[in-house]
Amino acid sequence: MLDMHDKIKIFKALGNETRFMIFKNIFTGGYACSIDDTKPKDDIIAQATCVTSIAEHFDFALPTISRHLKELKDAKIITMTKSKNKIYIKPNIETMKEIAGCFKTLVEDYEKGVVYQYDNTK
Amino acid sequence: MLDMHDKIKIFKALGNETRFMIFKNIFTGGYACSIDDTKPKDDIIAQATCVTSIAEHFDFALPTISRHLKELKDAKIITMTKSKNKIYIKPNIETMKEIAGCFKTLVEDYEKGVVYQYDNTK
DNA sequence: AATCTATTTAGCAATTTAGACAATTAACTA
DNA sequence: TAGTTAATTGTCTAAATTGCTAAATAGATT
Repeated sequence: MLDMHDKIKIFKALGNETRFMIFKNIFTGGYACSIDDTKPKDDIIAQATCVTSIAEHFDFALPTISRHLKELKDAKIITMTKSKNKIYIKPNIETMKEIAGCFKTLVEDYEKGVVYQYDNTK
Repeated sequence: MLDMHDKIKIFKALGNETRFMIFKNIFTGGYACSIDDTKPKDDIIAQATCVTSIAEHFDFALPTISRHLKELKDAKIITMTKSKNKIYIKPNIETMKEIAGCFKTLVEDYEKGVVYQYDNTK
């Protein structure tokens, strides 16, 4: 379960253009955990696996991308798994499900006219 | 329809603790467009209407809250309507519906294994 | 052991952000 | 018109963020 600070961290991570694009490409571009033979060979993104591969698609230095990936990882938006000397990157779909649920509930409660008592702490 | 930069602006706005709490209280605390007689009189938040009323709940100076509200408005998260010498603040539920839809689609497409072609521009 | 590949860490500069207070604007009220 | 209330704008400072290059680490490979 994500608490308030987890959610703020997620939004902060997605509130930067470079990180948003990395996020977007990891999720919708189909970055896989390893070379994925089910994906067309000419789809470079489907074949992308690691920090260097991701960095190739951006006009920023590798350490910059590395730091952005760390921030996405710390926000639980992606997972990074070390295997041998490479880091395999995957979307963290559970976090996205939770966030989707939060906005769904927000809209539903608003339409139902649910009013919570004032609380600045959670 | 929200484009990529609209979304980034929304996440940036929500990625700050103070703004997140303002947002949260406006939405789930039931800030209304005017004094709302259907809400219990002792629920101060249900009665909150304007910049000053919101600012009272935070330990920051009024101009600071005013600037945060402007950022939430610019991100289309809230609406601010001037009437006489007060600004009436309301949640922008349409934006939340769109964001909810984005995350829903993201999760659904991921589970369906949909792979988009690489695109850094949208 | 020496080298190569993948990634992170250290440290720096430029920019942005988040807060403050004072001053200003806008509109109401006496 | 003078004073009051509601909100914004200008300007400052401190801290955080985002980028960079160079150096370090970790794990292959030769």
